[in-house]
Amino acid sequence: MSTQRTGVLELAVLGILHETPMHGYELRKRLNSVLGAFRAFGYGSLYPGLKDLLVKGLIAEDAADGPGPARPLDRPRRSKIVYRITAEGKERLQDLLAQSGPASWEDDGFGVHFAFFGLTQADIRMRILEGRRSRLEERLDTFRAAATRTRERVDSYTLELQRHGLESVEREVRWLNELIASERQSGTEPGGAQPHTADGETTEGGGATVIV
Amino acid sequence: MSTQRTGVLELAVLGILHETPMHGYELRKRLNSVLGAFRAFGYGSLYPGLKDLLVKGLIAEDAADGPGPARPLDRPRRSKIVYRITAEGKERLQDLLAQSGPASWEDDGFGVHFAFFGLTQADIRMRILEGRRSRLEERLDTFRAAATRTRERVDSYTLELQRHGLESVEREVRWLNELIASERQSGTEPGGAQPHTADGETTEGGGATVIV
DNA sequence: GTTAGCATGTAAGGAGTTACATGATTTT
DNA sequence: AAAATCATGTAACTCCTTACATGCTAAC
Repeated sequence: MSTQRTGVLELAVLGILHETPMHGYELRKRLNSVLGAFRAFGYGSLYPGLKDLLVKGLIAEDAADGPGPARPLDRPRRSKIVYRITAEGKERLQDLLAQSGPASWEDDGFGVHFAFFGLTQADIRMRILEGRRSRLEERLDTFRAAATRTRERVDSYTLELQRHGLESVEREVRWLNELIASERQSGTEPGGAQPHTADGETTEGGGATVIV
Repeated sequence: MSTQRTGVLELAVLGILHETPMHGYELRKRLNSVLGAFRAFGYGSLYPGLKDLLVKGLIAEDAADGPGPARPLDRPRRSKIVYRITAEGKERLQDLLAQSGPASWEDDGFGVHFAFFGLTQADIRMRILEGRRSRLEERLDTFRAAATRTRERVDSYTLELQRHGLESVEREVRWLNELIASERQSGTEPGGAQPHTADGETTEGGGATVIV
């Protein structure tokens, strides 16, 4: 019960730090590059978020001095704090990645979950992809239903917005279809020609098989 | 100074009620149809929002009974509350529509502002379209810059997400380009793609020239 | 006469956002 | 030595979400 709050930031930070430790500033750039067009975070979101994760024990900080020359040991030199994921953090990450509920296919959540599909089990990946697809198809239905109700007069800008929105959603559905097809293939037939998934990544299905 | 908080909901509700009075339930559907793929609101967002607008005096409520048969006058019959925009609300709407700051071209804001372009002055329309375009182009730059930094290893899913994101953004830029071109045309040459907002509603009141 | 959809709300609180503030390091 | 950019934060706040709760009305 209870839809377990997630928060894009938590998953994203844990996912990135799982790859390699990093300091905040770097993390933010990586974050926005990984999430790409879906979302962007500022420092005002990141640092408080990191603090939360620290308090929860999911990440830890190591002091580290920059790439500059060595420094006298007396000055604490607090600049650059490198964060790394803890064992608890890894567990939490696995929990988050094992979820395939609404949070994982709504607009915000989907991007992050997808970005870390490499760490996600194949069956969950499939459920998320299908979940998102039906979410979008729902949206298309509501949308088209509204379009049929012609009594709703709309001005041409609203109409244009709807048209563009519709097209965008349709486009994403096609994308998902390709991804789903490609997932099915690579599930049975290894080395299959996927759209872009390239790289000889092998998906062994079993326990927490993580393809990093 | 000060980036004036806006809130998608306020603008959207005022914009819709400007067309015609409506009750909450209906309003929500219209809202989600107008905003289309960009955003969706639940009742838990709408009703508190309406309450705010009431308190601020931007909208007013009229009791109205449903489409059923006439009722005895004694029972108040509270079901169905029809909201309408007030004079103050119209002013506020004009203020909101006259803004062309970040709020109007960031992801959330842009959709709503665009949806009500029919109520927006031509120069503001142009500034918003151009603002959004350069916002997106900025995003493309950051994006491509990140792609060049090859040291950032990404797994193939992340890569695929970025690729799709990039394509989406490029697609929106093309769309904006078309819109901007079309705006420039219809600015000089009448008879072009004008919003068919119909109804000879003339907006008197504050000097703001409104093309309704 | 009961389900499905219409219609309206509230309480609690989550997940960031904005604006501000400061210092270190590299580049020009 | 100035400017840019790297680097880290905080206080206050906002907008909205989730889950819950209720009653009316039309359709089957």
